Amino acid sequence: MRPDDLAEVRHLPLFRDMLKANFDQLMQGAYAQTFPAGLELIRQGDPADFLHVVMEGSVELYAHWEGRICTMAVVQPVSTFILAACIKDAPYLMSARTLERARLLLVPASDLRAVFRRDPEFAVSTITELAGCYRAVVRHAKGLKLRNSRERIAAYLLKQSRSLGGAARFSLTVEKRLIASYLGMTPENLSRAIRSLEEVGVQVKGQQVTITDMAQLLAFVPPDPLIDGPDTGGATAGVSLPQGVAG
Amino acid sequence: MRPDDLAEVRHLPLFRDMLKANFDQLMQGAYAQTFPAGLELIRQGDPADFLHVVMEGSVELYAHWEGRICTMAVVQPVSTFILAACIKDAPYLMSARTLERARLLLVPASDLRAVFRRDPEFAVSTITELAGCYRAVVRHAKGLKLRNSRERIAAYLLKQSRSLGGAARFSLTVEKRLIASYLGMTPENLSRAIRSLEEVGVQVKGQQVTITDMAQLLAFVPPDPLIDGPDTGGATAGVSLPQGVAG
DNA sequence: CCCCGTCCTTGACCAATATCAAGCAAGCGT
DNA sequence: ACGCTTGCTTGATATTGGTCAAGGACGGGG
Repeated sequence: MRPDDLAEVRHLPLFRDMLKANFDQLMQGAYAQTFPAGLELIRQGDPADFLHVVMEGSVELYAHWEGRICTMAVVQPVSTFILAACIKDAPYLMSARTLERARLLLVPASDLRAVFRRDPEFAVSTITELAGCYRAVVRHAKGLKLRNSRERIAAYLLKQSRSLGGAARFSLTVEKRLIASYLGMTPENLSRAIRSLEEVGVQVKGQQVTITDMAQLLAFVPPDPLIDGPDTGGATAGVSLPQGVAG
Repeated sequence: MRPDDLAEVRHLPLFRDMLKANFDQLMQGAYAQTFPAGLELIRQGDPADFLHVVMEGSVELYAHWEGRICTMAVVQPVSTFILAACIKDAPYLMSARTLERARLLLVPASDLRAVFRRDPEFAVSTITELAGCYRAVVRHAKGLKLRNSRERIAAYLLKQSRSLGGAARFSLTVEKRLIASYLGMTPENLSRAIRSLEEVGVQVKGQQVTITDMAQLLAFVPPDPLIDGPDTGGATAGVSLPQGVAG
């Protein structure tokens, strides 16, 4: 494993406050590995052996049932995923696959469980991280139940814009089919709904998003911090999509 | 506060392993109170001042946005709710109201945060509880995205039946409108969908549910432990509906 | 440069779900 | 017991979202 990987991991909210000795021990049992694009890293239902940390690339978390599939989140560097399954020593609830070539750090779940029992600082970090994850999924569920698909898309675009400081032009960072699945609709529906949003102040051409009338868009989906975030002190890994890039 | 209340709280997974001294201190700052039916205990967005423990009665957790409302969970004795908001010292994501006359124990969030920083056992319990809550919401979200309304209802009824050891006859414990809202549909849709489920092996008359053909019902919605639970060692407060009663 | 695969879009159609409105039934207080 | 409220059901209709099928755009590899 590269030395600067360790530094990056060490700076994650989850690991930054623990004792150095414990961190070192945790990392001793861990190993880094690079995976090609499109590889299934985790299959839902498998026992949770490793906490995963994305160092480079991106990973999709998705769920399936009876042949249907839906995206639950896209995880980008540097953050962790499937912490809860590791802690409970329970089967993964979601599958994971690389969206592109990705380098991951795998930390044995058993080490993890052992360490937070004797490092109070790490326990507190874990608590904070989990509480953040919980709140992020609750927000996601609220969005699904309280908004229709046009509203979910509009809110998603507004969230992207806001994460870039209110930019009126930006690019989508993930494929539309993935956004559609994350927002709980079909790609066809996403496509048509995006078109129909032109009349409330937003145009999408390919990856390019242009908010032509911010006030109108805001009136169409009044953003709500209790749904759209952000949360205070924000690890939300596991249930959101990456932010856009300006331009 | 009644002495036997303390004993019951002490037996909750969240509190059972902590040091007695810390438990006592936590309870010293806490107070019990009885509320009438239909009272709003918490309004979403308010600062999280107290961890709530339901001692008697039942409490609905719900969310709202732009005049729409949806039920997120019904909490029954003895369990806690809104733990995550208290931990993060962040605004509540959900509102709460009593469904019937209820007695609650209110534990100051600041005491909570202080205690798990110095009681490792309590920290571990908190971690386990939160991980359970997180997984419960993830399951809920999976159900919403992967199943249509008929399937969600059938799965809900099967879950009730299974929680009673596979009973073929049982009663619904909460109002249908509440079930509908929890499952993400209108009461009208629930009503019609229930009727249509007769052809796959389940009859509902008022509160009475009769599974007339378990095999057919199971074939219609193959239960999935990764959606329908149960999880190992199961605190799931905050995101489910209560179990039924046989008969 | 062109072919090919992948993703996105579009159209036509259909299914699922919501809405509106009315009627019904059970529970409660007077 | 009566009337009232509340929740449930049903019907008619509108809207939303899904499905199927085809065509178009874009990008990577030969």
